[in-house]
Amino acid sequence: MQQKSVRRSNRDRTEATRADLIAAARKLFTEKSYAETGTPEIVAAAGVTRGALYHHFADKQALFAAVVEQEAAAVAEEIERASPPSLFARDALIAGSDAYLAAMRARGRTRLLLLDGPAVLGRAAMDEIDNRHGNRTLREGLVAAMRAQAMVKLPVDALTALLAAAFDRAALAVEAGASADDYRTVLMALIDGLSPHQAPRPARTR
Amino acid sequence: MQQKSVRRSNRDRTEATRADLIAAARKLFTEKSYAETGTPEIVAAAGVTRGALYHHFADKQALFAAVVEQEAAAVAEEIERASPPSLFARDALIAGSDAYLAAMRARGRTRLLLLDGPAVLGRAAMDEIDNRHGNRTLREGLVAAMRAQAMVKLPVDALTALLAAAFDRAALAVEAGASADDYRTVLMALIDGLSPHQAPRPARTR
DNA sequence: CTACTAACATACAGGCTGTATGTATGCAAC
DNA sequence: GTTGCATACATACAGCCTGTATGTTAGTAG
Repeated sequence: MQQKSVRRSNRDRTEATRADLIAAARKLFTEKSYAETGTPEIVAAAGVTRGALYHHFADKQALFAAVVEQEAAAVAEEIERASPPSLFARDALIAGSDAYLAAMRARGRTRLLLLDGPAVLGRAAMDEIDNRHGNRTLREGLVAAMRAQAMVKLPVDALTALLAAAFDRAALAVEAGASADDYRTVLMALIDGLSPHQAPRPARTR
Repeated sequence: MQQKSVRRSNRDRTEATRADLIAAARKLFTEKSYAETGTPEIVAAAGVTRGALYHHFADKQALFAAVVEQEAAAVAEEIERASPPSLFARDALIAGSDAYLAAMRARGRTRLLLLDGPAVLGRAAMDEIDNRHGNRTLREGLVAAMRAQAMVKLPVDALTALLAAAFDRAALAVEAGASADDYRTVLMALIDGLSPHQAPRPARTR
């Protein structure tokens, strides 16, 4: 047991306080929403005062960004843990998408990452975060599939973004009670539709 | 010219005031965001007081819902106007998606309908609105394509939702400065990938 | 040991939301 | 038409929240 008011270095204090604030905020932001959660409530849950919060974060939005960042990293880590390294390109994509949908079932994650995140931080900021974490894996999987000729060649960034958007919407729908099987079926169909079985019909450019 | 304080029926007054409030709110919500727009600013722009607002709408969120509803209807109408009635199923889908992307270029529409809308009203409410307007056309187009055997049979609701999600993300990306051509190419590839050229490889259900 | 700085806590100002209350106008019945 | 009620507002108020400014304690460098 450690006695109260142990002597701690400033670095330790900062780290601990920041972690406490992020953890408390994460809990409240996922239970309720960003707008419905006030900073007085957050600091009370973290056991500090608003002074500490505004010392460590520029504003409420910056604290939110830190929470989103951490949660996106957690999702990415769950996916990487679930998807074995070397598979056929298509199987790796499917394993990854299943892992993503599973990870997004954690309570409140969809609202945090898919609803409040884009609205509060903007799509650009969310893209930047996603590309540093979860989307990286997806993008690499797509590049690998194209290189292995298991997928038609397409602009990679756009394809990554659009598939990610479909995954996101699927996660939201499943959480809202839709048939997970239906959505999984369609996701697989969209992915398999990109296989190069036949020469693609000449696309009328205009 | 009509003299001031003309005698108007209550129904006319209500309709005019509601329309003024919605128009003023729409302008501000699209120029800034929902969170950054205060009710004092809205009523000032509409030329009434906050009393009128809270007489006609339950709260700020209800006014926002009315704005979103109207804007979604406007988008749907632009699409229907742009897409000729009888085409081959695939061409109709492409024309519709182009029309959607064009309609979403109106200033502030993406934030209103794709960012703030889901965050403030929730995905369920936005789905309900979308299904009453824009998504109806998409869904019918998909059903027609499947019936004409121009598209593999898939769960229609899930497919509609996921394609709509992809369109939405494309609209956001294009507004953020991404290559519209790239996104259009990928969207077409996703749609064409659903054509039944070959028997689909046996999907391992698990 | 001294001086400076980081890590907080406390106090304050401004703004916003929603509600309660007051007032004038349309409207319906007699 | 006037009496009475409901509708359409305007005004006033209470509570909360955010961000900042200021004060205090604890670490840390010289």
